[in-house]
Amino acid sequence: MPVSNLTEHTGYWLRMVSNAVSQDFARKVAVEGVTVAEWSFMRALFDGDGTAPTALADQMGMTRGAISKLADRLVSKGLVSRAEAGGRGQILSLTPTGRAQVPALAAMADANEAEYFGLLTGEDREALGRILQSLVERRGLTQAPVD
Amino acid sequence: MPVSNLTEHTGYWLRMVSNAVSQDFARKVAVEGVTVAEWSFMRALFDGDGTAPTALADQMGMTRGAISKLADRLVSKGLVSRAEAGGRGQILSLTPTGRAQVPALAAMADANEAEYFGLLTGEDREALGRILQSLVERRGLTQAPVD
DNA sequence: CATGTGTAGTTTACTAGTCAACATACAGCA
DNA sequence: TGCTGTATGTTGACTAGTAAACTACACATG
Repeated sequence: MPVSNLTEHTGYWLRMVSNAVSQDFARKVAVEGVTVAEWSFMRALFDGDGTAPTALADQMGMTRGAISKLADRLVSKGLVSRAEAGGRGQILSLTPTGRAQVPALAAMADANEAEYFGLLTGEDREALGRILQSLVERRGLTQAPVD
Repeated sequence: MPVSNLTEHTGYWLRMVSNAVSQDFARKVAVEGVTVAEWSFMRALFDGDGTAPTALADQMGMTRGAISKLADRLVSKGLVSRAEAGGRGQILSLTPTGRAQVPALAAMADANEAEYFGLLTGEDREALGRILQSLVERRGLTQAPVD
């Protein structure tokens, strides 16, 4: 049975670039004292303030357990608040402090994006986006990436 | 300060696809009782049998500590063997059993590749590979992806 | 010869997830 | 009215990595 060379796989290059982009970004946000998962969580609340933990878990592709702990951390940092919502339900929102931190983090995301994809010609960047989005659509992917 | 939309970032789509590809692959190899890191480790030894742990760590972009533990696991599964190489040095190799398992795992990698990138036209697949490799080159990336 | 230094692999403490068991609170319904 | 089912969030045991301290050895040098 023949063993194919890893570097013949598009997936190999995809992962290589993806990991580099993401590790660089993690290093950047760490300066602000935030992890990528925390940023992702905050970014989701920035648009959809007042979201239930379970909904967030679906959106972020994490377990409810993970969200529960992530929320604990963010609450204890004073960036997120929990409010009761009848029964066991709860509603998560950004605190003013948390909300105020989002733009700086978003700027870091923009910078990271530019650092990598700014190297491409407009044409290549457009093609890359188009091809990736077509894969997302055809495979029916729904989980927003976290890490 | 404006907060850009995440989905405007190429990195968002890149990560989304990359995560899906990799999680699918992890599920596949789990059937063979192997993790992706273990597969990666075995695949590296398949070509470069008799590699030192530190060299492997560099190649895989993991710490020496991680390699040490990964090797422990693989040795206890009987897939990898350690040999002394003067001083504290050691040499890692696949056992016959380990080597014999590689083709089946490689076939899974091929299948996963096909499941995603086989959806693209030849032209798009070629473009995707070319663009990703140009990013790897321009950013000087060297770490083979693991997870 | 003795000793200091560099390098290799291991270990320990920690982090951030998963999974599965759990407790709780409501909703529908006999 | 009270019972049962279902969904929600939390917890504990576990996994797989990192970072950094530690250990063991080889070798150069005074």
